[in-house]
Amino acid sequence: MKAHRILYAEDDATLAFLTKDSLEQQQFEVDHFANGRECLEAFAKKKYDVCVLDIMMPGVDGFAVAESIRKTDHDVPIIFLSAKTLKEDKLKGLRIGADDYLVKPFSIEELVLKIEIFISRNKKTNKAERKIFTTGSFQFDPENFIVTNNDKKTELTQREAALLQYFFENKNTVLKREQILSAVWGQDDYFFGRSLDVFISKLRKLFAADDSVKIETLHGIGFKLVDRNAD
Amino acid sequence: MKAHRILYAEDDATLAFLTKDSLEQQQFEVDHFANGRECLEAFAKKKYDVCVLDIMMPGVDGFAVAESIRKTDHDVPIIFLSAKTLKEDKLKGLRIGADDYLVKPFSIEELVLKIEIFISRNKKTNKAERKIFTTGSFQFDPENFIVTNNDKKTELTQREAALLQYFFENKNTVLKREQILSAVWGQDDYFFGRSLDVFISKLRKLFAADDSVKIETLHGIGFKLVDRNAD
DNA sequence: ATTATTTGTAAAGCCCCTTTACAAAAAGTA
DNA sequence: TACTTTTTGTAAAGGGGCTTTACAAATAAT
Repeated sequence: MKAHRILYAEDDATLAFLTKDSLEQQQFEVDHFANGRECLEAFAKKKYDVCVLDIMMPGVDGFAVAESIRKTDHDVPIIFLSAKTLKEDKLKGLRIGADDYLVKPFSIEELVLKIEIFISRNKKTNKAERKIFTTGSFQFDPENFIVTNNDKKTELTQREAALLQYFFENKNTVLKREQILSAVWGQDDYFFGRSLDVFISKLRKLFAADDSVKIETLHGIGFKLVDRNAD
Repeated sequence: MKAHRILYAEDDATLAFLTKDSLEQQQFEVDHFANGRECLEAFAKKKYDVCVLDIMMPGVDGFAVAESIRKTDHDVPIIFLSAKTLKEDKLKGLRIGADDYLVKPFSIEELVLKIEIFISRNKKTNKAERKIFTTGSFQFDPENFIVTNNDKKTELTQREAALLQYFFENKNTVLKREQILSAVWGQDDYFFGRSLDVFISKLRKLFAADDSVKIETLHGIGFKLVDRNAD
């Protein structure tokens, strides 16, 4: 199996050397850069599995690198490294920008652990189980509850995703209300029925952007997901 | 394997005959009674796996039977059967009193399905996987998120249960904050740390009823679940 | 002794699902 | 056809559970 590639930005030479070395012992392939600019150049040329970015760097700092990376790649996991002195408000910033982060000083084990979590997560995503449903201009990733339409990502909630998945699995097929309810809600009664209607309404808003796809109502019976340019 | 016993209350003789017959064909052992009183007498003598109760019965009705059953048995699954004419407000009543319910006319398949759901659920509960943690006067069922203390049941939320389970699995052992956070929250930072403190506070309220059990704080380190009369 | 950090805990905030409320559409009935 | 009932659409309210905040109290550090 091919080694996983890690992009590592860190301006402290000593720490960088140690970390890089440790990661390589774990069979990772590490490209280290001491500043943000070089980092971005490298990222443009190669595909990395995980990015590990120190926040405090002269010139282009970690935040900026991350921001820039995200413009071209919405998925690479980014792990921030930051100095310990940060207080709550700063931590908050970290939390929103990164997939995960570590506060220095960190142990190599911690870092390796986090990297491995992301890699194994992606393995799943890249291999067999990756089921992506497509219809019209929409793509739906039921594992991650994400619908993409022309680069516009929408995160779904659990129930929205479960319902949508059920529709995709039965595209262009009439689904009776009872059927949907027992499949998605596990129970079928008047109240869950109303809940279903609410969710139908939500999914319709989602599909409003493309009129070749829609959920049709069969009054008194159920619903049907229709893709005009069917597969 | 022994047949599962069903207590069936139904005053309509024809329907009762049909239903009983169908259930017996599914290898269930069915005791049918045409009124609530007999039903309760039977319940007092035998152990049943599932109760199927018609609501509308002369004398003691289904609701009353259920109520009475619940006084001695907190766990038997109860399925209500009710006439179709019910409107929302009535359904509401059903929902709260029963584990599940069916609106007449129902198909036998539906009933069988529901019965089987409960039986298989209980199978799990009765067999191997049933792990019940005990400490002091408390019992904790991590499958069902329930803590029992002298017949007083407390339902826990997911996180409460996950945290409590982690404590039980490591009783009388010091658990470091980071350790708990990565085990129960999957991530460890300042904010989740505060969340942990809030949950510790909740669990302590739970244990307030028995002072031989408590969660101790190791300042700057973590927590420990202590059972004075340890196992 | 004084200051900083960590912990306890009630309360606020937020997210998601359910439930309500009411309008609109469709079906049933006379 | 006119009127009533049922079903559906959808915004908004409600409620539960987890996180976050806020502030007091306890503990540790200087």
